[in-house]
Amino acid sequence: MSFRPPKGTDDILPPDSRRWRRVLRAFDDLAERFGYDLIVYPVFDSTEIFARGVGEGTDVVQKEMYTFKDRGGRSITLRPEATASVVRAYLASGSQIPMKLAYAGPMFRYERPQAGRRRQFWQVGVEYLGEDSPQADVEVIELGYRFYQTIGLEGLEVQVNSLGDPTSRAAHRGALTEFLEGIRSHLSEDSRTRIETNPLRVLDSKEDHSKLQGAPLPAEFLSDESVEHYAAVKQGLQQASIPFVENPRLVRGLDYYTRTVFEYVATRLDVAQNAVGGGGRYDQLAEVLGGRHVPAVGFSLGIDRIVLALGEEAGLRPALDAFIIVADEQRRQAAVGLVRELRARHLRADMEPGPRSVKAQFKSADRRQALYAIVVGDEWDDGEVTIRDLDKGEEVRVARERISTYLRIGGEAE
RNA sequence: GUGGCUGUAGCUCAGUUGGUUAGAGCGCCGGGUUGUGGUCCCGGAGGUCGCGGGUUCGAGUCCCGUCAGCCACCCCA
Repeated sequence: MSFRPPKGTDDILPPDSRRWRRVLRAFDDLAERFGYDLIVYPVFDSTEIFARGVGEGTDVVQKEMYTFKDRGGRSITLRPEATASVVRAYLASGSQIPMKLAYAGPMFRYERPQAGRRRQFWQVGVEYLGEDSPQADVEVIELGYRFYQTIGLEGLEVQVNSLGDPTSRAAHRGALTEFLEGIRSHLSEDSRTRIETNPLRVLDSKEDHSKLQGAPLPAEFLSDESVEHYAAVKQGLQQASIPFVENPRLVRGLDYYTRTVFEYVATRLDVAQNAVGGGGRYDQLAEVLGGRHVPAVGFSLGIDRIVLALGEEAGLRPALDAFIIVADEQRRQAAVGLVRELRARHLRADMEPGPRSVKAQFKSADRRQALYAIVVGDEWDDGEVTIRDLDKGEEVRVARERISTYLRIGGEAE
């Protein structure tokens, strides 16, 4: 019997999980402030949704999906990404648009695990459905950017590009295919098969990067409307003071993107895992799934990689505000009452549930990483407790009714 | 799917040209007396050296196989 989690999965426990909690909370809070409602939807969905939505030619669909038959003979796939399912859920609901949705949860891709690449990984994201305006693109990109700012991720780069609308994409694809055929014999085997399946992907191949000088880029084929849209997005980003760089070769790996695409790159991580988030506009996806025309834009951010990029030094605050210590068992009920009261006042408080020596209780307080230990003993009869700052080692007597205030202000006003 | 690296205590690792009872740090448990942790001191528990086979008088150390983990390519978050 092995207790290891399955290949490519991780158990996230304290103290790491505290970092996760902080990041997830920050996202939830920010998305809510930007007006995004929560969407909760299945972790698995019909295989067809992903095959059609993400694109038959993509690596994700061709070799990375967890697909199986359920007991009813249906082909089921664990979601490898969010957007296709979210659009499916929206179409199923018949809700009004525009609609702004945020999600968080695990995604699954069957890959060889390595740093920052797991078979189960968490993404948070938003989808702005039913909105065509470049302002929506800007808002989405800004939300992601503010999120990274909020959690204190340093060295973040925002890359943007435009892939154009279906017409210009087709024109570009034709020209690119022709170009690639011309240099076919110089390309890697992977790139060669992609000439037929997904020529766009060859553009950001690391392997053949040097051979692609002069290859036609999406930007050269944009329609007037797409040029205008892209210009408006860039202008909006400037007005929002969001630093960005244009990357004309940025194409993204999922087929549904049109016009704006963007990526958040953590420059402090190795290239292998420095894409910590990405997204774009997907105006045709709803139709591809069999619905009506619903222009939309969204992103998803990789929590595992973000936590990786934050690193150890991103300071975590202590886990508890106060650990209550029962100096003698007669006063246990008073201590229990105090814990209850502090918790009701939104302070993080805890205590030992059974009798233990004062020494052992202090040890627990320390182990639990409490900011303060509060001793409930003889002084309780005088209406006071002893509060010990576990970091500084200093102690003061504080009136019972002033405890929560004292914990909040850290005794500074004393 | 391809390539590289690594498997020794709960964790991180050291183990000399193969040679007696396999070590350290951290962690864990107990103690340094009675209401004080973390720091300091003392003591203790804990390992079929991933697994299987081979070479040898003798293997943690060499060889083969196997399993597992890590990292990279590819791709992506």
